[in-house]
Amino acid sequence: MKQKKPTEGELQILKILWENGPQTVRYVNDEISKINEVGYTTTLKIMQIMSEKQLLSRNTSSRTHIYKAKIDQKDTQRHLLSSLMDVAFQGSTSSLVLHALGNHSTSNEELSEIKALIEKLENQSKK
Amino acid sequence: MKQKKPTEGELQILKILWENGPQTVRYVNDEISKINEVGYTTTLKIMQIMSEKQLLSRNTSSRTHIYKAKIDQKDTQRHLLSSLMDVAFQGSTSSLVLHALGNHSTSNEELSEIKALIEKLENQSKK
DNA sequence: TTTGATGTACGAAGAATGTCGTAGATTAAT
DNA sequence: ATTAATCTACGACATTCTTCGTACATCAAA
Repeated sequence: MKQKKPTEGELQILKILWENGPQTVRYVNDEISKINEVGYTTTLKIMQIMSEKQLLSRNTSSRTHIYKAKIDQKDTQRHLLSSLMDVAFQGSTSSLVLHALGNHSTSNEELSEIKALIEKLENQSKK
Repeated sequence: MKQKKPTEGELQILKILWENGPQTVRYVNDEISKINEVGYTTTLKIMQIMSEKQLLSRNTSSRTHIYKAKIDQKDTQRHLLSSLMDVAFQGSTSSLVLHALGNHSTSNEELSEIKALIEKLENQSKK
């Protein structure tokens, strides 16, 4: 049951829905348009197609339909991450992680969080 | 001079060229076909277009042209990583790193490597 | 109740990608 | 020297994504 990778535009919509819960086309279009102006019907069309593809579900009980992300954020993140690792990092987790840490600023809290996880993983494998 | 994200197919070709150095279309096509059979002219066409887009350069001094990746692997990795972080991880490095470490098996050597980098980063910020 | 705003549905069209087939040139093999 | 293999160039086509215009329905305001 392998799910195909969402496109850039689809991901943008999914993200808004993940962060804000089920919403109308109007809401999503307004959010998108904060970054780059796009016609209402464009967003509508994409969301309709996403429904067909089972990426979104929608409640049509009222005139204004409410759309909801149908795929899980964590699953999708995992997919995207895997695919990026395969194609760009030779499947090496550490290579990707080192890049991520090296190229972007990370707060000390975040660093300790990561360190904690690493130590946990190390202990697991020691057993 | 923002560089556009290479497509899936383009990345596949870039990857082969990054790993093996400048090569012919024949070589690249053979590599690709190990995974999924594809016609020679298909690969040729894509590589020609990539040359137009300045993703590849080519040496046409002999009949058999030699293609070379023109964009840097690390730059591209950085780009892809940034874009993935934006779209899927709310721009949070640690969120991405935690996902990466959590979902994929990582050897102890790799873990120590990462830990070492973290400690280095922590010391830097202490100053 | 007429008018304007807001919704959905649908069709069309452009751009990008990926796929090949075929033609014509060049090289290698017999 | 003919034939077969190998290349590049080019055009065509299917698909997918994105974009929007237009038509028609519904709701709200005047």
